[in-house]
Amino acid sequence: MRASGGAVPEGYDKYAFEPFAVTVDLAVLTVRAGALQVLLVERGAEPYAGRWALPGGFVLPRESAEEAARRELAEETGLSDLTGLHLEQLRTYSEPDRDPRMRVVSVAFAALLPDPPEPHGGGDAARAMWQPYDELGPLAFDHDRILADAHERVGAKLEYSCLATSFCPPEFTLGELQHVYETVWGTALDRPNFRRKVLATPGFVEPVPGAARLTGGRGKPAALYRAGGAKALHPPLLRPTS
Amino acid sequence: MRASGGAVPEGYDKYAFEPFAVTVDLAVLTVRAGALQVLLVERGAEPYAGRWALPGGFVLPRESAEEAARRELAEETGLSDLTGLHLEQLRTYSEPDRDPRMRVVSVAFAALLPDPPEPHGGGDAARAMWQPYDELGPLAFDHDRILADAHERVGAKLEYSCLATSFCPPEFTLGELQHVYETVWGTALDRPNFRRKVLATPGFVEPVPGAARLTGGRGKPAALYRAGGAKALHPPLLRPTS
DNA sequence: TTGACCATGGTCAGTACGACCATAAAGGGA
DNA sequence: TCCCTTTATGGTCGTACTGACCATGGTCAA
Repeated sequence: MRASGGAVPEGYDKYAFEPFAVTVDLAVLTVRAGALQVLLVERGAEPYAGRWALPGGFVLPRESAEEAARRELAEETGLSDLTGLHLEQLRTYSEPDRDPRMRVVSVAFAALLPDPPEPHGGGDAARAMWQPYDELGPLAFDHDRILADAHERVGAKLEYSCLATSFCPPEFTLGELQHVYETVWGTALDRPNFRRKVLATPGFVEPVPGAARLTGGRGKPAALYRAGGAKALHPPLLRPTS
Repeated sequence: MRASGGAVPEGYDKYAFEPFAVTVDLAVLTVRAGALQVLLVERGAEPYAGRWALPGGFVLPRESAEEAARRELAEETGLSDLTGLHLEQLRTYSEPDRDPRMRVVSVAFAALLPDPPEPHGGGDAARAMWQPYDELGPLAFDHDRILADAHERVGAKLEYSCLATSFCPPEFTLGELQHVYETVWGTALDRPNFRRKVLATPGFVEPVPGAARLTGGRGKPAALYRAGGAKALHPPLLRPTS
């Protein structure tokens, strides 16, 4: 039988309208307090009551998975302006027993937020909060795997795309940008070499005219940059091979 | 509400069991007769009757999307030995109106076959056949976009993975391997340079002991190689930037 | 025998990258 | 006030990699 068309052949009718629930799961990442952090919600009901889980929810009949993800993220974080936010579809998890109650097919997304607010914790979630990626206990369902896939995908995309600027506020220093790479990859980078690579890539970043950051920071004030127009990095900025 | 858990909140019950059909769509690619070819089926019923479409079908209640894709591919091609076949999950297409009859959420996969057989064309498909990627008319549903995404993904993965060997028979020459790259990317590559890169990458290919291809081919017989143990290419084999 | 054709080996200059060193500009503490 | 630490920025230098070539070797067909 064909995926999205054709008459339903003999023997398939009883399956075609099997109640598959379709949901979205969100791996919302940010770089805060020098660490990679994840937005998690505490489950209030069985199964996995009291465990932490990725935020998410059902896809409504008249919206796409992307729209559902954006709606759930807005409800969870309380952010109203999610335009321009990077939402990356990871993959779809469809193992029959991933939810013990019923058949749930979940489309997973990764979202990157700069300088995020404290989450509301509303809805049916007992609590919602940011937690450091490296200090997580086991999550509910298969969310450990989803989160690991999100981390791997984001780490890989940093190499050949301008994604890192999505972790930064609209104006940022090269030190902050480097910090994003170091935090996601878990490695230290040479500052002058990083600088040379970034500035040599056309369209990655562009300087803010006549501005320099002064307050607060120790050391020499750094120049401010904005995200450039480029989407891909040529050549890529590869992770250390070690 | 949570994606895969928690009680269904007020107002959501009527949506949770909305009959979302979940299907798989397959972009099956091969390199044949010097061109990139795609496995397509002709639709026999409305909508899009008579148009070509990607093979695929419903996910059954007790199987994952990956298992459904493998099953559909076996049914379509008649191949019994699909172990070791590379099946790459592309993404999920969930726009509400992508199928005019009902709400269908489709998980798309890309599959790579070396030297494939003629397809059966059985099932409910009127016909099934290989067609050159560059000479396709508009496909049914959103399959044009799925196929374009598959092409882009495969092209990108050739750069930093050993995926190209999946297009080749178990033993192949470096000329055949280069032909895969040239066909998928649509560019010509310098033969000595390609050779140098591939042989310098540990684990990409390994020579078949004491064998050389003689028959049939014009010119000097080429050495035979097998796929090596590596999965990723370090450093990557980048497309020409032009 | 000759030439077309393909596989294979090698050269060479430009470039990119990693590992450094050096300088500039700010704040903090003695 | 004078260091000293901290961070940003600029530069060097040798190695490795890449792209553009040229050259040779082996096989088949005309």
